[in-house]
Amino acid sequence: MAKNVTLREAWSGLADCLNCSLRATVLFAGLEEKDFSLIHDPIDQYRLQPGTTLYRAGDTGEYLFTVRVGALKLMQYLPDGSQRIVRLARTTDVIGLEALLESNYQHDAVVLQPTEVCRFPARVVRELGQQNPKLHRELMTRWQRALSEADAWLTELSTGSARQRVARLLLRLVRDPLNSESELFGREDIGAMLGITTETASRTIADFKRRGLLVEAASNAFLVDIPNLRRIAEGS
Amino acid sequence: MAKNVTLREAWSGLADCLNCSLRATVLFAGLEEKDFSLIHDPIDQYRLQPGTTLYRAGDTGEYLFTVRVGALKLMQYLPDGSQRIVRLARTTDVIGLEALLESNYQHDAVVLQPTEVCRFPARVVRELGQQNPKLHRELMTRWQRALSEADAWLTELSTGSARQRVARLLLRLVRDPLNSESELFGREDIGAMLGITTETASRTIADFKRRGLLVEAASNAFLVDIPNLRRIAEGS
DNA sequence: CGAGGCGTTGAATGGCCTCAACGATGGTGG
DNA sequence: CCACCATCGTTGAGGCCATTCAACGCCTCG
Repeated sequence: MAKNVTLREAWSGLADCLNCSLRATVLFAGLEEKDFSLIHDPIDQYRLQPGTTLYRAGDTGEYLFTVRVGALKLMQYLPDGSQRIVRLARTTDVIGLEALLESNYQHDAVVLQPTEVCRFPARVVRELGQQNPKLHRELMTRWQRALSEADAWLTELSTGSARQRVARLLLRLVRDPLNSESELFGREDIGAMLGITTETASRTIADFKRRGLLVEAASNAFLVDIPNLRRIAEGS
Repeated sequence: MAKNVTLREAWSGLADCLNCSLRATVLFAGLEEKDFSLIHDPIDQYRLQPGTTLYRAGDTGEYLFTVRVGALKLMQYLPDGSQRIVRLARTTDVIGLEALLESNYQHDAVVLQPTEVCRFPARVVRELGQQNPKLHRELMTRWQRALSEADAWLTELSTGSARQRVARLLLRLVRDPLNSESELFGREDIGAMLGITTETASRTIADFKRRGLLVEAASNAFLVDIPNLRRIAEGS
């Protein structure tokens, strides 16, 4: 794949971690000015278009990534070729943690929406993590968060009827409960997240729209009827 | 629950980590003699019977556990009461890692087979981990392993037909490919692992037995026809 | 010996999948 | 600029597989 070429074209500058707008919520939250002076390798930023593959399962993991804006899917394959989306990464999420262990990447990471990421050499994070307890702790927290997410995908998104799963996914995608807007993805991706077919995903969403549980604000952006969807998610 | 009473009765002695028979493959693999002298809190060992609950989701996590022998299930609940087994823990696995973050336990941990565990105070592991790079790394590896397991449960055990899932579970439970023996669990647990009903689990296993893919060696212990089950697991 | 738990099996229902067709959309090239 | 084509969401019909509800035998244990 022309991954390197793509990445080179997607380059959008060197990161300025000290003045990062996400600083408070991001991997390097606990670092101080003197710590940053220890970073000699460059930290690059990239702007990625939907469809771009950031890395592939099996690639040598030399970098971690923080998602600044946008969304990526982490996918895994079965021997028979079928695929399953195992997790989503959105703003402030870190992906590629396995690179810290000199392990290969475990998933394909594919961009779903226009996305910006920061790229950290694993070596840098590894070294800083051993010296700085706050970063060390932050890393463990990140790992635990990924694990909780994985568990939730199993219990919430792979259990129950298709209706329930779709409802739970929609609720899960709502970021701001106030305007309750939810950015949707392609029906095929939704199917791959929930373990159902594209058609069933489409049918269910179309049905929700007809019932007024979803109101299309823009293309694939919906206003979500939270209480009623929650009822569906739990009961039946 | 009478958890504390149960645990007190299950106490089987103080652990002798230095001479642990699992030392090479276990959490403290990287520690040296001088490190152990830093451990002042006691590390207890317990013998647990099937059905025992080691800890519950929401409990304050003050301990990590290493499984010496046996098996436990980690389960999570949905608001509607249905439950799902999210992972298994078997020999040399560590559970309760979330205690390192002063987090509550995320699952119920329930014993499936006669089991022995070592119990580590989270504070001890936390302190040692900050000083000892090898333990630090071992912890990250454990976290990553748990994450890989979680992903595998999603892609392998929650995707495809019931036949495929059961076949994949059986293959996954085989420890020694040579005698290919596989310890099975109650049908209800199998259903909760695979996201299928008890009846479907029972029907599928009974069918495998009739076809000679499984031969019952002892009660719920089976000899497994690996190549043919693998064919089912992949194809159809 | 009776009770309860567990694995198994049957019959019927229904939900999801499969295969297929069609309209809308957006990008491309003439 | 517009015709063309590929992609995507939607919908329909039919069939299959898993669920549901029920019954039964076996085993353990009190």
